[in-house]
Amino acid sequence: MEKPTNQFEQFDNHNHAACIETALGLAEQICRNKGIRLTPLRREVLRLVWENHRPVGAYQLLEQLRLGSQAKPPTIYRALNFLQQAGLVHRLATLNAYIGCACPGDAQHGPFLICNRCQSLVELNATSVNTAIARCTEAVGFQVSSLIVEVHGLCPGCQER
Amino acid sequence: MEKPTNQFEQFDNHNHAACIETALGLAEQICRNKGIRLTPLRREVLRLVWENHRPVGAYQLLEQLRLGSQAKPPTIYRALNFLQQAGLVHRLATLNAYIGCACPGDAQHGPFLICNRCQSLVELNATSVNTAIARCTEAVGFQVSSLIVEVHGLCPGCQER
DNA sequence: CAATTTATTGTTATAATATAACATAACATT
DNA sequence: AATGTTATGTTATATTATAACAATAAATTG
Repeated sequence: MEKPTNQFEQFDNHNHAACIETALGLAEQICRNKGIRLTPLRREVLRLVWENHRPVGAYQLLEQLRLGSQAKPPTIYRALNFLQQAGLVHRLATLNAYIGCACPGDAQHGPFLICNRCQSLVELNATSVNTAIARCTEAVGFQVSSLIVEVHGLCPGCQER
Repeated sequence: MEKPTNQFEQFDNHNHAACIETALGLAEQICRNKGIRLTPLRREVLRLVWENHRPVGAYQLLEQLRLGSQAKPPTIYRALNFLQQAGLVHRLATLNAYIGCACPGDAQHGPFLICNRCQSLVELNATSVNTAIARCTEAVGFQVSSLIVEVHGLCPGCQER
């Protein structure tokens, strides 16, 4: 089997079912370690986030969840907030949308590359960017508590067309 | 007169009235050069943005504007969109708020450092960060169209308390 | 200059995103 | 079972933003 040349291709031809299961399994583990509860509802929301596998809005998730329930907005927002705090999903400020975290547990979370055409997203793990930012902020004496880097543009596949 | 040790101090003891006038004058110039119209309404919105001199929401601006008119939301959003496209204000995705651009005309717009305590904001002009991001995106073949970097934390003044 | 087109602003209504506040239920520990 | 805690359900509403169309002002052309 050939190696994918980049993350975007990886995204296109991955085994989706397995990828969801992996993410959920890892989430169980992480929650167990942290002593926090991945309840059925939270787990289901996380599953939906991964099933979409691209940035997805809270109300979209709500509809998907609703197929089997009568959940209302606070339900989904609470679940998403929990998952965010647990480091299992990210909120994308430029999209008002959510995405499963590609590397939960990691200290650093790299730039998000968001394709404006196909809505695919890749989470890079680029220490260099965070380092560059750290240098600037230190220079002016600013104490960082959180950091978001969102890059919009065209993924390799969408540039061709 | 002593040199300020960093941008945040600069922010604290600047001549506010003069700073607003400078920004407006520069805006006039830029619009003239670009052949776009800085109408009285747009100019007034820009003036309010600078008067606040920290990230300010669209509805806050609307209220401030309303003191002399009956403006409704589209009015303010249209003005803000125009000012954004003209490169005169930035929208902060993490705050749903707007701030006057510190260096209109520049090609690059650096990281925004947002103090969670006093809501002050500094726009750095850090080529290094943009360079680091460019390197990462090139590596995966992603074509950048826009870029946002928002850093939250504590400014030097607020760390002391 | 009047006529016409284009750009801007006004107005009404509503969409999209998110949270406050309180009620109920589940769970965990005694 | 009694108690405290965490999680979920429910109602209402806040906040942010835009669509669609009407009226006005400014620029352009004949």
